[in-house]
Amino acid sequence: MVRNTKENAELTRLKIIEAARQSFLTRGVSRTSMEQIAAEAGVTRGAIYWHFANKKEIFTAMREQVFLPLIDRMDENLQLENIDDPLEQLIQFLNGTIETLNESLETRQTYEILMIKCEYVDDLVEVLDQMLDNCARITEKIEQLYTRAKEKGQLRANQSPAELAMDTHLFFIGLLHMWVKDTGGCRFRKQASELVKTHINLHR
Amino acid sequence: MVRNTKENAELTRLKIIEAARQSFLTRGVSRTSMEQIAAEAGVTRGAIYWHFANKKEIFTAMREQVFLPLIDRMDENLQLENIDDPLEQLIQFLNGTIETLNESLETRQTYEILMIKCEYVDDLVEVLDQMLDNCARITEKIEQLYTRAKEKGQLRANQSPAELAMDTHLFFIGLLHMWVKDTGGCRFRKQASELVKTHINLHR
DNA sequence: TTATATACAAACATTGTTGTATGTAAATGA
DNA sequence: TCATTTACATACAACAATGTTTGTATATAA
Repeated sequence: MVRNTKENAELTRLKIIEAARQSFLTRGVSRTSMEQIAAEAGVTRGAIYWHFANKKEIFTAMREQVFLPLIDRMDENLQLENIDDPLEQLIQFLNGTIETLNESLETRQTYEILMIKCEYVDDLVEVLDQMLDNCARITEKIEQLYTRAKEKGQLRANQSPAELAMDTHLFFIGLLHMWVKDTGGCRFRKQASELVKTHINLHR
Repeated sequence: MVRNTKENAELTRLKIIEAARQSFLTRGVSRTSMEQIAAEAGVTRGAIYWHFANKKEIFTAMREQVFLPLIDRMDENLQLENIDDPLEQLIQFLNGTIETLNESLETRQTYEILMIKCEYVDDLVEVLDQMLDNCARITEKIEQLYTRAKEKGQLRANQSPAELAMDTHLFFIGLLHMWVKDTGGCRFRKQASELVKTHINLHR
């Protein structure tokens, strides 16, 4: 059969994205050819070029599949109303990300691709910019939580929320990087949430 | 002239490495071809294949040019004898790295390539492993410094040197990543050394 | 002084990759 | 029911890139 139904077409689209993710993971983004993605997805390049204009569009689709829900989650999770324990909320937010990484294979793979299987050149530099923007927003949210915590007297006297937020944010970036690179799973993946708690407790 | 003297040959070798660094930076490691490196260096591919077997060997040479001296510096800088202010020593070590990044163009470019212009697949995964090993060694060194600091009563009571070291290490990884990605130079590069001081002071 | 190794340049062969163009059978809409 | 999209598969053309081979002028060593 040459023509699929609309739903089947959507399924092949998803298959292509998943195949791309797998291929990106094992061969890196720029080394994977459309042909390899097609083979992994069990289709021909024709199918791919039907759904996507080029590799970057697949890349973007893969990224959005993971990050659009994640951004939503962040906005939900860091609502500032009705927070009675801001530091606990912060811990839960950070560990929520770790949890998502643990539970969702595609999130895990996508993070790994974005971090160590991808070269940010040409049209992909804008992806980096987006990630930096996102980072800035997260830092803001964290700062708001620390401000709340300070109001509630949860922090030591001389700590400024802005400085704490930056410190926590950088810590978390480092943690995510080590988590992802620790593919063996021994050093960081197991103790990640403990490290988060320890970090926050250092600020109390 | 077809044959150069030994010294000139070494110069072209260095020119090739530098050309590779430039090309890696603008096009990413896997997207740069030998031809492009050759053009940038003002030689032909013949010269490159004379000095290096393939692209990975150039990559390794580029990396060693920066990291071998850096590892030496680390071993010097973190000698444990005769340290009377461990935390200050730690600040100086971390800021020393930032300083090197600020001062040395090739270090800066190499870091950028390793972090966001390189895909760690196939033969390059071993590079990642080496970097992780290096990370582990740095964490150890930091822990030793914190142990000293604890002995000297510079830390708050309930802090374990191991936890502090991990926290500082992750913070620093995050900082380096943001420093490198902040190519505009506004957000992180300017205040990096301040952030280091703030971080360490949080632990006093 | 001469033979040889060196430091490349130039040419070759092969293979991979991309985008596009064309073909086509089935789904969908009128 | 029939025309028209749709969702691909197949074929084509053009180019890039790699590693290797061959050629060669010149250092260098003996």
